Amino acid sequence: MLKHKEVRVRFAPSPTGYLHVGGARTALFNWLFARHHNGRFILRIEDTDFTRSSEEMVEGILEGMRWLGLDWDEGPYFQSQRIERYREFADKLLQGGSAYRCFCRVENNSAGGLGHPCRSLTPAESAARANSGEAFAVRFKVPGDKTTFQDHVFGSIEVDNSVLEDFVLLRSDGIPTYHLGVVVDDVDMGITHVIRGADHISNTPKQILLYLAAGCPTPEFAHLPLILGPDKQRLSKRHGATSVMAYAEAGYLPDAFFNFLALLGWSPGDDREMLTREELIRLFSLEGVGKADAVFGLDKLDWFNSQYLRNASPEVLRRIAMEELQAEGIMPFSPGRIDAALALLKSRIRKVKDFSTVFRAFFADDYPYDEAAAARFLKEPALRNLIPELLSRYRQDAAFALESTEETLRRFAEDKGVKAGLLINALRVALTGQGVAPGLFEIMQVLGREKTLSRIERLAEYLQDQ
RNA sequence: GUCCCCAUCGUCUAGCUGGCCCAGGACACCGCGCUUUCAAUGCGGCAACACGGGUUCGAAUCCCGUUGGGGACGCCA
Repeated sequence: MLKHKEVRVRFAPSPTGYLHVGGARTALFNWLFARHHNGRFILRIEDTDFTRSSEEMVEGILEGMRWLGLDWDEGPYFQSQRIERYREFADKLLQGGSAYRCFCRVENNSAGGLGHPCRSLTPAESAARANSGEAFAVRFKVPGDKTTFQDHVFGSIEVDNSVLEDFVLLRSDGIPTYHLGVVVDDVDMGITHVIRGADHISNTPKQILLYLAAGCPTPEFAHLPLILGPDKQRLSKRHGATSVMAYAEAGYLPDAFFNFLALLGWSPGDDREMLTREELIRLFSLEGVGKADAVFGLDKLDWFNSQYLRNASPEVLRRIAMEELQAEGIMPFSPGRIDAALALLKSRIRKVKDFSTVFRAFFADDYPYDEAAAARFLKEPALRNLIPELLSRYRQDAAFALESTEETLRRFAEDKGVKAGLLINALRVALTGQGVAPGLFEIMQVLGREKTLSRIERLAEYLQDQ
């Protein structure tokens, strides 16, 4: 129905906290919708609650959006800079008779509803009291009827206006409330589709009433089901990381997080899950949004992350790994060797954070033997004599090629009548400190002859001390 | 308390214009294969239409109720 008109959507967070998962999902869906329709994605900061808003939070929100790659076409606009405009709007409503002054004290504003005492003040009395300097708030005069609207996700929603009560538009300090702010801004900014969390469903009738009273066309509405924690309760700090930047720090890739988030509450309609941004943009539609709240589960996010990590280009992977290693104070002794190590470790990594633990032995000599690994693979008494012998055989292998290192070990095992696995597992602990690692002989290649030999030597010494 | 909304495997979901569904995919989990540990990978398995009434030849799909869950009721957003 709005084919000829440019689609304009907005993400309007209030800077009273960091960008959390729910907010990020809302921003993401708005972004996808805008990109899909070649429309505009506008960022607006709803900072009319001066006591709880902060510049730091604004920066945090922008940081989160940049991390996710959600670029905006306009803004950020700040409501705090448009106060005059809201007053003007409220004043117009006041003049037109669809709002009235309320002189109640903030503390006892109990009487809401159609029966609010100030509603029956005569225009003359109201104006006189205002002129005498008495403080007042502006309340909207909710008409007695029903308000119905079509939601793109939830369908038809109807409420009896009597449950709405005469809500405040302008506080007695002249600052607009949320309802006034959003409507005025959405009108002024030409917003065509309001896509936001389902927690705003019950606010929508109030806002529609405002559009009507002001004679402005209403935008389309689409409410997104909420994201819940594993306990099905609203996602909160109790559930651990709730800020998207916490996920960035925990080692998730923005693309993986993006893909995962897009599928929370939306589905392309078929079985596809691994989707690029381009595909997501092409496929996205409000029809694919579900109504039921979704639980934010880490298992699948981890899986997505491992997929993206595995599919990342060598350049990207190297950059990510280098950053992580440096952050952990591990300096690769041979940067060129990192690609070889990455090739071996790729499939074993789920989060960027894993790089430092799994990579450590590849680039640092100061690693301990994992206790469990030692208990499992180094307890065989025969190893004490076997390892030094094996070491001397390896010393004779000058080429130290992938095939020869394996052949040397297997032949030695055969000569001694022991299983190759016994030696392989022991050497794995020696070379990596871990009981879990890539194939032993591949590791030897990455480490090189010198490192390998000295580490086997270290194992021999360790076994002597046992 | 009042109002609004939601309800398919443990989780994300497909299905939603009724028969192709004794319900499909993915994650997780459990087996088996491979094997030098762990991954990866291949194969297989476990597992859901909340409940009760209708409507219909036939319902996960439509209607009503119950239960459960969520949201909103601020001079917060």
